[in-house]
Amino acid sequence: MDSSTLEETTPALASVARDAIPDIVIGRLPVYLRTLKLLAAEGHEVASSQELGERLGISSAQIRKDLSHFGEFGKQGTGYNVAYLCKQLEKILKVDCIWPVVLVGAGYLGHALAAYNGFENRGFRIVAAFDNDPKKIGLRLADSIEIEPDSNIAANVAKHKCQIAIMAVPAEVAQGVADMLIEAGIKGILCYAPITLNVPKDIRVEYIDPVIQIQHMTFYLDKGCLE
Amino acid sequence: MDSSTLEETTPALASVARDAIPDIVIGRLPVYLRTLKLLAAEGHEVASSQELGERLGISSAQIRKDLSHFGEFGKQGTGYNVAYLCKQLEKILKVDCIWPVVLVGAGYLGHALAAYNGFENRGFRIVAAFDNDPKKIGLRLADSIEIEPDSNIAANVAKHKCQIAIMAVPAEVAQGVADMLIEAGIKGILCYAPITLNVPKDIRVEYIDPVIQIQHMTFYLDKGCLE
DNA sequence: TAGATTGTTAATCGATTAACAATC
DNA sequence: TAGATTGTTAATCGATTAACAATC
Repeated sequence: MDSSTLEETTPALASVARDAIPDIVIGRLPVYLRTLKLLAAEGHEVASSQELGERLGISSAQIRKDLSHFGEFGKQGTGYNVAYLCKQLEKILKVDCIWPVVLVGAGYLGHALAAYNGFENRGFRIVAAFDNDPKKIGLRLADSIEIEPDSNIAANVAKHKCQIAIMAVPAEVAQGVADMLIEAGIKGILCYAPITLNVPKDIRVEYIDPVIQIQHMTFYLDKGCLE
Repeated sequence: MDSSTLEETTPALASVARDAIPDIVIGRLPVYLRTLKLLAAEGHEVASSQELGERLGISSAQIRKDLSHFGEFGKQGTGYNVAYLCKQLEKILKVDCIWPVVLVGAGYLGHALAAYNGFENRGFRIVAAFDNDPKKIGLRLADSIEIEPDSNIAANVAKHKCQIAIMAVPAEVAQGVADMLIEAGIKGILCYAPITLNVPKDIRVEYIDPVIQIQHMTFYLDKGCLE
């Protein structure tokens, strides 16, 4: 096959392999969704990209551009129907349903997560909790979820068909726990341990380390310390 | 003054107004620091940009470029002295000391934060805690920090010369609390409430909302829901 | 209709990467 | 010295923004 033949066939192929949507765009969608739900709760029926942008501190052009990757959701002269756009974003993010999530680590943080009532109405439910401390086994988190031993992880992940795990464990054991979770079939991990996990590239990991974020701020502050 | 005169004087002025360092670079420094400390704890005395990059899943070129904004910290053929680079990054981020931090919200999450022992060795100490629930006033978080009423915020922030606050309060009251904190002199806020705060532009805000991060993952997962 | 706002294009802006001379 | 790795340059890549025709 010579190059001129290739050039003739390539456009058709290209139109099949749609442009990948930038990950940074995906990362903003949940923020849009959260804000739109708030607007809906406040009684707004429509919102323009400008209004939304002002709430979020980003440009209206960026919002329109981001949304344009997925379709045409607005109406010229009017803006976006808030309820409709919410629905669409939930579909895009696949949170128009409830995902089962397992929690590993039943310390103070695990407790706080189990007691948090903000998961369910945004697409998630903690269905099982694990800890490696024998003294905690059998106790319940937030009066509901029973704490099971780490050795039960694989069976539970399979039983609930869980793809998502939250890790609220100390840094020292985090890599080992991640390995177990991945072995058990988990595809996405929200990691509260202050380390970078080593995982296969098909596993998605998000990190929460409050110190990282505070240290990002101190760079800009005037130095003011205790000792 | 004609334009040729201007062109002659401008270069000198430009050399004074140093290029601002991109915020995205600043955001990576705490991650470098965290990893270097871990490497130090593991006994490594030197690390190359390549080793560091592999740990973090980023390119060695990016690490070298990021660091080059602040000086020359490495040695050709060897890499970076881990302890030395830690010290330098701590200085750059101004965490070579302990910042006093106030905590607002003494629920499960506030409790977890107060009990967390990972702040102190990374530059922060919670020195006061507040809640608006009269029943909690006077109780202690993690057997140490006494819970005070929100009305004490201003006096405490002033007393401890606090510039940083952590907000672990419900979304409904978050904006009001933020306003109080800023009024009291707080310059940086770590916000756990699931809303975007409206603040003056000289105030730095970082957000932690686990749902936002899990929703970022579900986009890439195969849909698998409970109901 | 007149005013407002979308979706999209092209230009601008900024960040990442590859490559390599310098040098430990 | 030979090998390794830095700091930096220039090229590439990608993201944001300004602007506007289309149209509600």
